Amino acid sequence: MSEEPATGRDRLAQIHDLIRERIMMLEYPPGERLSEAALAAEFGVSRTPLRRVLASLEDEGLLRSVHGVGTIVTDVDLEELAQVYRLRMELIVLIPRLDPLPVTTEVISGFRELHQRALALRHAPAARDFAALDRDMFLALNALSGNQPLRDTSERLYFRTARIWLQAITASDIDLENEAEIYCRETAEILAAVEALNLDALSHLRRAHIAMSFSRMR
Amino acid sequence: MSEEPATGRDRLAQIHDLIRERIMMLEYPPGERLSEAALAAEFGVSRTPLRRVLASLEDEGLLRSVHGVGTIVTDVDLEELAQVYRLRMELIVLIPRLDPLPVTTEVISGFRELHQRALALRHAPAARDFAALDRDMFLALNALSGNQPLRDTSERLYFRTARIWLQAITASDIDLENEAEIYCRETAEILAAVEALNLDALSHLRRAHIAMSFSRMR
DNA sequence: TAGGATTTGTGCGTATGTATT
DNA sequence: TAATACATACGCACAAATCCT
Repeated sequence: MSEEPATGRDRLAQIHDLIRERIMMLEYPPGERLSEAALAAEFGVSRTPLRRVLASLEDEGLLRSVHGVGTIVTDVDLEELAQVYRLRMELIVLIPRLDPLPVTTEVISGFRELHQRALALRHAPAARDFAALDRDMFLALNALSGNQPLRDTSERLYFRTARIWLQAITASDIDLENEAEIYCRETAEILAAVEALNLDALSHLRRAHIAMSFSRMR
Repeated sequence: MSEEPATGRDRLAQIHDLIRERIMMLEYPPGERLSEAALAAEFGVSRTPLRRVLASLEDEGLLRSVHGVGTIVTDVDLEELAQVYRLRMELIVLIPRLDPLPVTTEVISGFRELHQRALALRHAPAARDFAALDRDMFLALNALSGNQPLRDTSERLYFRTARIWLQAITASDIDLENEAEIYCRETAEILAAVEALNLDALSHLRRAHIAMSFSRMR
């Protein structure tokens, strides 16, 4: 009975996360023009509260509202992408140093599950599943720090550029099966680090993986 | 003739920065209830665009709108303050490592001017001038990196907690004259590092100064 | 070039929630 | 406890800007 209270503030937060998910999953690709009226109708709210959500997404750099034109999903140029990646690589290694949380058995089993998903993905590669897996991997790693500003910042940066990676995959600039193979090795390494309770190694592994991913993406 | 075009988007950005400044300078202290109608009247806009500004400030953690109560300036508890400071200290040292910008003679003279202001402050200590100086010092250091996400993140975090420092000063938990004395020494050190074109030393100096400032504030 | 269609931005009246008397 | 005052949240109508025919 935890579903559907969703009144007022919570409801708007759900809409925010849902639209963000659609942007990340390229359901709304860069350049797409969203309609305030259509979205408002879909979610059963008026334009006013919906615009509150779009304003947040605009502040996060995912949308750009232009008077008389529409609400457009932003694109990310290579330089901006590089800057975000460089910063994210530095923030990753802060996780074990800033208010690290205890690694419980639940945490470990969570990473074991992520690795299983990676193995399954290797046998049935799909770009969207890949993106969802990487997002959940990010969230799992991000949850290892108790530093709220760090978590908020990392999340903001992740969703700022995650769709570009999926876009590169989809555009076949990158070989999907090869990427899945690589990702399996990476999740295996990360799982080993978690099981060894070595967060420092874990964060540096992830940092290296992000760097390599960016290299292949260029 | 660069003033007062200020139509539409720019005007709202100005209002945003102005309200943020008032919050930081304790003109709107934590707990203060702002009136949408009063602010809208002051800036000559309707409540609707003003609420767009307040929404951004709420997303930045400076305000909290409560239905039926008002728009309240947030307070910052000690744990949140500590988390923000710990993260800021790590971001500072990234400035010379992530897309550092060339240190021009204009940059150096800018820091020289900041040091002069610190000297003047020592002879006429005033809490508000102190806060303004520290803000400009932050902005000057932040401008040394060309990494836009880093700059945006650092700015967000700075304004999240800057008012608490001023609040501690004003509440006489801290000796203002002593702080001014300390700040002069710090700006002298920072100026020397800038003149030596040593950004790495500069960032670690600032990091140490922030750490010490937090220690005295507790 | 001009005009109509469509979109976001704005203004305002009302609904809803909270606190106080 | 009830009523009053006052705040934000919401919905709608219109203004302003842009694009396309």
